[in-house]
Amino acid sequence: MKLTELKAIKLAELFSALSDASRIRLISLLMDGELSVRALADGLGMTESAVSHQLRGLRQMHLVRARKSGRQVFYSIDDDHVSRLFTLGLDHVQHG
Amino acid sequence: MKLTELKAIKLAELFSALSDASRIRLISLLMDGELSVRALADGLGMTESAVSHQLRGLRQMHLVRARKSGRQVFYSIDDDHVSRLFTLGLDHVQHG
DNA sequence: GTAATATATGAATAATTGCTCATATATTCA
DNA sequence: TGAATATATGAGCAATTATTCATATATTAC
Repeated sequence: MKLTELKAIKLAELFSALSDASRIRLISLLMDGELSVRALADGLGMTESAVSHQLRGLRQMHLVRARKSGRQVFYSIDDDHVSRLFTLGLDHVQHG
Repeated sequence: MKLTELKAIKLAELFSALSDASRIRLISLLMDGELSVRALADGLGMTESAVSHQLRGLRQMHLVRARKSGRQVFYSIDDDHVSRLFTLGLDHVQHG
């Protein structure tokens, strides 16, 4: 099942999006439902700027989606694959 | 479901192990069964050194396991979590 | 209109990482 | 024992990346 270089790159990019502790913690917060940038920043003790930079990458990989309401932007997990990847990975870390 | 920093780091490390196209391609070859370092290197057009370096990281994260036979070392997918992560990710890349 | 708030973004810097090259270890065969 | 083969590893370099700081855009309130 040898992947083409292109598909390998795409898949690696997906996992790269999950390969940083800050982004993992952002996603862990979003597992419970949507949150604003400020709520995420407060929840993790990060600056809004750092959070916003990271959310951008997650958005581009379709791991989270943004919903704008007034001057706030609420982020949530984009689709079911994401939460499944997350919990499957967590599973491996905790038991495996 | 806010993760502790430690668990977030562990989970990020797991995904980091999958965050490179060369490693993804190594794993894609191993999805069909065990292979020697040379077979992997030949299969991907990489040097044995580069492959060996990458396999080390995969081994440390328990994504692959090594079986020594004579002077060869055969690598295979370590456990089921790994193949599930791989195919789930591939799924997300191909459809999602 | 101006001020204040929420988020986004560009540039710069520090840290991480994947590869190459050279060398080391381990195993088989003569 | 010595040569050949298979794999592993350390150092060094080039490329990537996460954060900070400063600034920009967008929305609401006055």
